[in-house]
Amino acid sequence: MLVRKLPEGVAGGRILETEAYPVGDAAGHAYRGITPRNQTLFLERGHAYVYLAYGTSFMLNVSSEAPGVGAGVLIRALEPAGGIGIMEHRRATKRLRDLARGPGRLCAALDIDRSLDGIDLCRKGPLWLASDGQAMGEIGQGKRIGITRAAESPLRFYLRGNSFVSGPRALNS
DNA sequence: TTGGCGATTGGCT
DNA sequence: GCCAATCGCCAAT
Repeated sequence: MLVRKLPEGVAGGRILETEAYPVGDAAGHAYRGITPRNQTLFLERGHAYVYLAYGTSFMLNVSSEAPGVGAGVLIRALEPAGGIGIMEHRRATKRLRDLARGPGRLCAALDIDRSLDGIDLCRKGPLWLASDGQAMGEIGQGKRIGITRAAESPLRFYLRGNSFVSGPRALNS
């Protein structure tokens, strides 16, 4: 689960889809070394790396290696579980399926931006990771979406058949 | 200092 | 399905 504390209350959902950007991955932002923009990707595993893509959408990653080693996991979709009214308001839609389906949409729904860059996601705070204790079901694996370099690597993971997973329907079976 | 280009989205055809 | 919006990053000048 990804959980967000906002002035209006708590909102969040189950993480259904991720992409890995491991060490040495040409598509990863850490590939060319540490810079002011990507430095939080080099924090101890479990910290947030947030950046703005295409000038329009924020993306949330979880750092995934030891301190000084740059790598992370992109959170691509949530199944809304709580604070749905809050997310509807921030996304300006009432379509449950569209609230947090996609990396930019889930950041908009939970008001995630660069102010959260670098926070520890393993501690309760403005944004953190939790578990609802439920089993996840069958995990599918395939190519990552929307990249050009290292595009063939099967580093996208998703809950099979779930309608809140992003991308074409053919990619969630 | 500048130009090209993204780990996307939403609106329109 | 196509495409513009929008801006920070970074490589090259």
